Amino acid sequence: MDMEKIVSLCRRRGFLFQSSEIYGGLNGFWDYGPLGVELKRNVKEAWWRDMVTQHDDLDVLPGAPSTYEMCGLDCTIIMHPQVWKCSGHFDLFVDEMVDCRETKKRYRYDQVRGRWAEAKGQKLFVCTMAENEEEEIARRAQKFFKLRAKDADQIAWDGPITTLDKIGDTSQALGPDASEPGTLTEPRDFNLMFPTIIGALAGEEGRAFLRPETAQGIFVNFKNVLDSSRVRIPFGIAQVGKSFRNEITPRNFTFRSREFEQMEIEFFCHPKTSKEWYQFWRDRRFKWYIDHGLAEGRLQLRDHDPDELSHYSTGTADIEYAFPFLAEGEFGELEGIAHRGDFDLRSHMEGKLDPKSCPLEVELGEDGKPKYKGSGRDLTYRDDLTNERFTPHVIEPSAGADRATLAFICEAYTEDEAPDDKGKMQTRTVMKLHPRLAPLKAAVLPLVKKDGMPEVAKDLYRALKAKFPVFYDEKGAVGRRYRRQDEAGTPYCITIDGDTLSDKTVTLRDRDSLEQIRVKLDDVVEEIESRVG
RNA sequence: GCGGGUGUAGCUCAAUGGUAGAGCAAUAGCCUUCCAAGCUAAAGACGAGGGUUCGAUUCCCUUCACCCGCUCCA
Repeated sequence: MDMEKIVSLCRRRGFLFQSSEIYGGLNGFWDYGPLGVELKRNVKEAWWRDMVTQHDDLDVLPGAPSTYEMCGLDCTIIMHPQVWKCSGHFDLFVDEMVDCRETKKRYRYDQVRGRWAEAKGQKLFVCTMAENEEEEIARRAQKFFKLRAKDADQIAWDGPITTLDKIGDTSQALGPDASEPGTLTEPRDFNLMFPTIIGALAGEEGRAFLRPETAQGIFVNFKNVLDSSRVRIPFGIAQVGKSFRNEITPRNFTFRSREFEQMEIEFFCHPKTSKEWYQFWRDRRFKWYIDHGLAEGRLQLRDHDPDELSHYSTGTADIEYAFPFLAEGEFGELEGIAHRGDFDLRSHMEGKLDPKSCPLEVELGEDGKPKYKGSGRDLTYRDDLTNERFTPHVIEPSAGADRATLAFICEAYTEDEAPDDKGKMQTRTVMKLHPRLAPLKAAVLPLVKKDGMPEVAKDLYRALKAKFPVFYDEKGAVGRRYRRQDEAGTPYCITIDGDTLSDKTVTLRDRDSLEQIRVKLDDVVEEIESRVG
């Protein structure tokens, strides 16, 4: 399917606009129009109802190890800066990068390693990114100085192998893939987190960040929820909200936006059962997308390879969708389900843990003290039946609301053939959205604007409108009105015709099959209600 | 961030160094009795900034956005 057509329809029908469009737009930011906002609200609402408000605390769900409880949370976008230091985002998101002018490659400034080498009257810092750095640096230096292997000892090495950021000058560096020195740019900050300032006076002490994920707000409120809500482990805390990431290359419509909305759950359980809960969430979340209309053939549940995983995690799986803007066989992430062990709660308790340590230990700074101090609060859990105290393990199903919405849009976009008024087949563009997600549930259309039809139609419109979003349209040919609703994804059209006035029935037209059935006027509300769930 | 391409009305396209034209859509009205193209009317655009010029949508520079490829993707 052609992505341009989908983008064009989104714009034309008011699903999605570029942010600040009249000023030329802003890269990586998108606005939802009148139809888009309803669609996205429905996506979030469906998620919230299915995961939180309609969750049955008393019943064991299929595949679940036991019953569990669910509750919600809505925390601030700006949090204490220490949150991001202990979560690891600060170190990971605030990087200095250097670009190579020659090869157009980009490197983390602190990850490029090299060593000073001097030969034939020239001195330079030979860099590499390779694992076997010592021989690679020697090989590259030898090649650069055009020395034979037997003359390799003409190279005078100065100092140990170190990282590029320690030498502070990129102009004498031979980039890891470059053929001559001086092609690396000066290091530049890549603030993947959006910095902001708290308070009217600018200064380092007021520096804060817009959250890059909603999850940390759940961890830092873990104890509050426990103390205020009588929930017992296992339980989950859900949150929907905006997050911000300064993506290097926003691309592919709303897929990689800098401001986006997440639907996240942190599910807290006993370490002994965490593996089973991980399986449960992974399968349940995959099914959710299928239940809402994504084709199984375009959806995949990809388990991360064991060597991709942190040692404290027993699994991470991505739910991925074959977006039309991706190459054949490629998938884009909709949701990640991660087994995070006790990493997050312990980091906020003890201080940022070193994810590479095993068993996990607090990461220390150069002074031997914790690099980032934790809150010092006790975030362990005491089971008051067994009296056991432990730090819960966490399963994190983290979904992108905008990505899910985009996937539903892409999946729904369909071109098929429908006859025009002369019986000739015409291309029809239709958004086959799941009725639960469709922005409008029905349209009420008087066949013609006379003979009392609009009056009957308006009464029906009002009766339906009390229950859900409905559109009334009496203008122009009815076929044209049908097609308009098809592009909006409205699953049902109800047409009031001459017969309605005598026998009190209307036609109910199905968006996807184009079938029409007669329904009693008095039954329409109930009929639509049952069909849209 | 790099390279290539694109930018005229809501959409598709046209013309021009001298006040930008059409089709479709949308709007108002008429006509219509179930799947977009019946009639009438009015409305609507040169992405932004700067330069050259008497005059720039057109030529030049810069910038912004989108598309493709690379890079990045915690």
